[in-house]
Amino acid sequence: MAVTLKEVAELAGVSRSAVSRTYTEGASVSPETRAKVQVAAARLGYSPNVLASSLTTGRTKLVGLVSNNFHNPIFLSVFDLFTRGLQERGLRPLLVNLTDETDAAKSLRLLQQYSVDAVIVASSTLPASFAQSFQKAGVRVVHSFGRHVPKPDVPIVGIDNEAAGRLAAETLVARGYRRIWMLAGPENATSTQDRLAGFMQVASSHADVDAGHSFASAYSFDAGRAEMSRLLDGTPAEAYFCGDDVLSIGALSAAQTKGLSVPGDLGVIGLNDMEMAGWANINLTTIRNPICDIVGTSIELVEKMLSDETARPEARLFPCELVERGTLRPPKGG
Amino acid sequence: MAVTLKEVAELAGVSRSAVSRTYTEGASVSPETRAKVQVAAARLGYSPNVLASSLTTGRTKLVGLVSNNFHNPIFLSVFDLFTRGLQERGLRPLLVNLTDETDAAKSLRLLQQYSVDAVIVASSTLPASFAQSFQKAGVRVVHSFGRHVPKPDVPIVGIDNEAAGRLAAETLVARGYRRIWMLAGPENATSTQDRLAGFMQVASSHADVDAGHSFASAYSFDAGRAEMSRLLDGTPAEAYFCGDDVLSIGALSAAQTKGLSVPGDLGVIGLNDMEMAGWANINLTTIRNPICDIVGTSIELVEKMLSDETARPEARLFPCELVERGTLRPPKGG
DNA sequence: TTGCAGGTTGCAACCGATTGCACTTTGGGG
DNA sequence: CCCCAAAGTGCAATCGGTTGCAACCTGCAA
Repeated sequence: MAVTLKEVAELAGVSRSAVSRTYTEGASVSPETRAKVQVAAARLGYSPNVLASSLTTGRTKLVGLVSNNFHNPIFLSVFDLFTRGLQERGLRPLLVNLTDETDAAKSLRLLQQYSVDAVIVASSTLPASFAQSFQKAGVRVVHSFGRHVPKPDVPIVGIDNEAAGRLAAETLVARGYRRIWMLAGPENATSTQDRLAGFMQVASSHADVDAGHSFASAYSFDAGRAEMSRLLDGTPAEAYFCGDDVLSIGALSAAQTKGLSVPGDLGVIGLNDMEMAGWANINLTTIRNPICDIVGTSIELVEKMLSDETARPEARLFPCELVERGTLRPPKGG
Repeated sequence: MAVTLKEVAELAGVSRSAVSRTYTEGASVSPETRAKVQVAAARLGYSPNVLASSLTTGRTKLVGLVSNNFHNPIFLSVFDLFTRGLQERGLRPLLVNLTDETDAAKSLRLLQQYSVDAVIVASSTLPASFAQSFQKAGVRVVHSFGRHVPKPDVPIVGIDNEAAGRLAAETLVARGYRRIWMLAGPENATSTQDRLAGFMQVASSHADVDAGHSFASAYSFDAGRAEMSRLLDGTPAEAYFCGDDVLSIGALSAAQTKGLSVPGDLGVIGLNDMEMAGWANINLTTIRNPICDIVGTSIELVEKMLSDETARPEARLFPCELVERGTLRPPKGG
């Protein structure tokens, strides 16, 4: 069905090599030959088959994009940025949906069958071992939104989740909240563990601060709402740091249902600053996750691995910052 | 780097054909040979290269997934369902992000380079000509969420947008609203045009109903909020049908900012029933778009085209139903 | 014993491209 | 005018598989 090299060569009256060379950068073709080929190709509507060429070049320009988080609105931006960024560089995202599939070996085999040039694991909940198993199999991989470690086996790009947890606690303390609580994400997610550790570290450094925590079953609205409802039935804290924005919105909803006003009766701070957090009827005070930088850098690292086989894995971290909106009372002095 | 057929053949002491046949359904291999091959393959960690085999079989099991709507939360479900549905059937989604790229020819070339088995165009805003240009180039295509026409050139699966518009108008009228308005999506989107036509058709069939409409610049929160703000500055209608849920939420936000209560001061009805519409602090009355059916059927149609080359393009429509929540006053009798 | 059908196997060509190598052409310098 | 380097070109092998074909084996009926 599709037009092949051979047909173009015949129409142009040149060898197949000539046609091939017309389309490969830096190959030796005279301007006349090239012109003849281009005319013929245009007439026939030819474009080279990347997959066939991958056999000899070893490059498919396919990048596996693996994620397990298709229900978190933050992933709208993540996918948008990844797909656009990759296609701007001539790379094609091959999507792998990991929902309820935690076995790396299976995804690995899958992606190997398509000989992807590299894999991007986009998840803040998967353990480091997941991306590592790709690495071990000789597949180039970068872990976006992964856990920060000083000398990683696999390139990591993301935020320092502990620092984010500290920032949350510091912010709450600075606003004068003394009984604070972290409504954390799922217990086994690395991001949860690190954010919690940072939060608790700061909290425990203040003698007059009383801190606690609990886990939601997922990074989801329903889980946030359920856990917050439960908490509000006991003795509520003055302010809550929620594991991410979508949990925060669930928590806000629970508070609203109980007739509590935010930030009047209690404070809420989220993490991510997804688009919805800024919507006027949500207006969530949160900590910004620099998605755009993370995605851009992830793609840069992929390109680097593709051009330089000897590149050592590195961790690239981006700072988080507070985004002031309407769910926390203003600073004491202010 | 990867293990090849040849190596497995050598280790197993059989020919390359034997290995190949072990992995192709219905090929003639004796149980003993097969066993030898499988042992060798397991030892080496071999799995066949889909791309190489595609050269002779003409099947890549790659499906282009083309969309232009990465910012609408409804696409979280859409992507989740598509990716899972496809991979359950052994197909791989190759994502194409169309944002600010309306030229079909470019995407077409791109997908041809990867010899995708089929393309799914998932968009309610693209004109029919977009998917048609794939069809014309000999690429199997289905248009999900596309405009309904009785005898389509390209397989279409979606909802009857006119019927949805009618349902919205009928619902508003039944609730006793007499001055009604459609806050529609972008004017050039086919879904906008059809929903509007249905809405107006019903409205104009009621002598005592006064209906009007205006367009938002996009299916987005900001566009909805901006347009609703503008409308509320004039003489507001009693109830609004918004082109989709995300517009509705923008509209609700504008109403809230103006100090208007919903459904006390005005009614709002959306379309899609995306996950967020059910969140307790949004609680939007809306018309359900049966995403799950649409995606499932789209994939079915793709499979059908792959197995039966002679299949005629058909339109598969799903009915929409009202989802009663809290942004419309109850029916008069009730 | 022979003949033959049916199942198994390997050879070799092929899918659509790339690329090392050898050959031809060209042009410039001596 | 001759020689040689550089540029352009085509042949043929190759990438990792698949598959038509022919050869082979087995077992069973005649």
